Amino acid sequence: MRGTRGSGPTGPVGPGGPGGGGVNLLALRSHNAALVLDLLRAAGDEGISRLELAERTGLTPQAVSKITARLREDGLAAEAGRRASTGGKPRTVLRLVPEAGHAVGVHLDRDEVRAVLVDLRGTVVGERRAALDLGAGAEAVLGAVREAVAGVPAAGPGGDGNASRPGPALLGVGVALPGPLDHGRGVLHRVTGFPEWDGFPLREALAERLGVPVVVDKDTNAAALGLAAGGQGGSFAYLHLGTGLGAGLVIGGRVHRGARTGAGEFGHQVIQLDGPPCTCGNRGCVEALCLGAVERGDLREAARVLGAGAANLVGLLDIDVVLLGGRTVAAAPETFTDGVGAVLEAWARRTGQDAVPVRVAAGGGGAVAGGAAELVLGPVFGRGGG
Amino acid sequence: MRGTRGSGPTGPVGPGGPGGGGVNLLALRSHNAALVLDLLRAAGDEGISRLELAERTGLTPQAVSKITARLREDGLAAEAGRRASTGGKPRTVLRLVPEAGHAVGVHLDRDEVRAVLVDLRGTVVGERRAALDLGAGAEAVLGAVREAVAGVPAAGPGGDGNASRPGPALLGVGVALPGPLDHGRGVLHRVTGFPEWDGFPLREALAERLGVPVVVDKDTNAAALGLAAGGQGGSFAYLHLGTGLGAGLVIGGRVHRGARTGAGEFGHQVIQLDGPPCTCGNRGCVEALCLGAVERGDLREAARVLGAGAANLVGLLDIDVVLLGGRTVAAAPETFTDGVGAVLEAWARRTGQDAVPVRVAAGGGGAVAGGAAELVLGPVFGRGGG
DNA sequence: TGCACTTTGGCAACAGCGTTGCGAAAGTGG
DNA sequence: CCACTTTCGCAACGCTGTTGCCAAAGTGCA
Repeated sequence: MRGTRGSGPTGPVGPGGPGGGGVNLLALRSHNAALVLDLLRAAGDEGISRLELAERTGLTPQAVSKITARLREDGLAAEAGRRASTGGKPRTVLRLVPEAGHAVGVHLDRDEVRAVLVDLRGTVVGERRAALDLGAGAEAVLGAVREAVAGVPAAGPGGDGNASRPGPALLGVGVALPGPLDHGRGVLHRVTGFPEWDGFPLREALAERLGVPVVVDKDTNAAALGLAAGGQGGSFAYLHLGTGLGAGLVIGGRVHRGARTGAGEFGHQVIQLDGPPCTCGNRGCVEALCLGAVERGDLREAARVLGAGAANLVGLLDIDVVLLGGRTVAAAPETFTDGVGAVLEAWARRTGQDAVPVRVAAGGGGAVAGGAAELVLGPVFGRGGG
Repeated sequence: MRGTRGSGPTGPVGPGGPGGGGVNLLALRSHNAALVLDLLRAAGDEGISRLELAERTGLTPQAVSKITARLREDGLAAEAGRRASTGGKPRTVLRLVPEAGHAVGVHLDRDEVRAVLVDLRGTVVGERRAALDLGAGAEAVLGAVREAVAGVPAAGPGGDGNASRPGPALLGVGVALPGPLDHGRGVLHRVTGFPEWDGFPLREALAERLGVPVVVDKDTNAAALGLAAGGQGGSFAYLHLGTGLGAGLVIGGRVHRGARTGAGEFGHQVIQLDGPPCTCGNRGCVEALCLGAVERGDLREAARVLGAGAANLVGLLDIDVVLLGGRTVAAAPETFTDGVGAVLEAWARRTGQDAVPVRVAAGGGGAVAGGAAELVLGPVFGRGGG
């Protein structure tokens, strides 16, 4: 690596920073480099040529050449063959070097901890799962996380699954868990059902024990970020229906966390004034109605209720697509996509527009852990703030 | 003005553009210049010093000096006295030159057209109102708009209110009107109650007749943009309760319009499943419930219903403040702020956070027209895209 | 009144950014 | 074998914000 890159002082960079808004040359350089890296990652195994990068970024080919030369010097990019000629010199294909960096994503759930080791491209190269009681106290949980992170098997050359940690630096650890928290400061608010975690500085505690940068976020935000990094472009909402009902919002490729990083409270949206009581103390929340229907075994009604909430969200934010996930959805995916889709189609018919599509989110049970790793990888590819 | 500035080719600049994301030096310069201009405008009569600009932008004082020198050369900024010394050379105060540019904002309502002429700072320097029938056909309406724009009295040196148009260039005309439309292409969808406007290319038609750039947007978005430009920082929602119920969303200082620029459909959010029918064809919309209560004279219930919708929005987006406006709110402001505030406070108590404040939006009846002008002024101050 | 000190802000030199002009490299097609 | 097309790097360039230095313009103390 070159000296000027890496963990150097980034200074007052990017919007939302302390100063806010001012862009200097250092910020410009890292912004464009991150943009190119992001396109390289999106290109995957197929790779992408310099001229194509220039078209997509709006930069001149020569600028792209300089940027990619730096990335190659740093070991983050490499040439990978060439395309067929179209009448002249064939384009050289560039690709990301996934092994140049790694991150660990931890999904801290109520009864399980799941850690994955991913490379720069986001591919899972190692996984470890262990049972956990989130109510067993801070020390026990922190120890379990440390054990999970330290014990993630790294895919060695032989692929035996138990090789040593790969050489390149571990960029950091991303942790996702249920319930509201302060993403900026890394402090938990109230993990639903576990009031003893209220106010616990999880990021600080973990960073100290692990010795690497730590980022924490809500599970739904992590999953949404993982989907965005996995190629889901534009703006979308990820609705997670499991033991609770929450949402992760991605607007213009960035996770929307809101002023106090508490955005995405989808489940306690009221869709039936003075309706049945909810665990939150209010009445008529989507979560109460939807989970109530699930308990009664009426999945069609659950899907209709979920669709009503989704339609409210779509109308308010005008997003591109709605993605569904979580155990309850996984148990009957078509019932939910059809039911939610029907409500959105009815809404679209009334306004005369095309209906917003509804799909089951890719990734399945590992989506949150993979997305948690993306909390660390995101800034590398210019997906830092929200 | 210098040759390099002005209407030169901006190239592939800014996010959301054709190429997307890539930042070259020209884009960097205009970004930083716009940032400084925005701070100058926010400083108002009081002005702001170079060092303060440097602190706020994160740029070095020397960079700010160069930028402000260019702005002064272009006539957009000027020195305006100096502050008290704090032990050394006193800071020179800079301020925006409001007369360096003007814009016209047009509020096209169902029964009235209202045009205002504003200076760079957004101060209204001329106004004209006329009765209008939005259903009288395209030719009649376009003619009325042209007449209103041409006839806005410009505040001359004597302030007689009937002087000629000021010398500096008219930057453009912003038009705000009710109902959904395509902000990007400037095409109307369906102005509520006037189906004959469906698909009408308003921006193109007006730009041709007026000979200046034209921007069109929903009335709620214009009002929200005006509030943001008027100093309301951060993220907020402007809820407009008049003949209908709509919202303008500002997230991080920028108007959020969504993928198809249709965001802000607040009124047809369902808060009572299978409730009373709404004009949109659905059941249980906030608009139907809220306006129904208003018709019955039950303003407290109207405020409670509006509060339920606002709480859903706040939970989903985690905004800083809720601002209320529109004729119905103006008739009983405290009833609505108290009623909505009570619902938000109850919500905050349950989650253990501070309640999001509710206020009546500043500007009153002229907010939309002033905000429409801001559609044109916005890009000058770096508030272009959404 | 004079001097030391603090703070502001411009001038000049500088490193680094993307841009432009040009030519070498590496193919295709006749 | 040659003309042609296309890709891509080198060198020079203009412009950006940055750094080092110094004049300007105040305050405070002797």
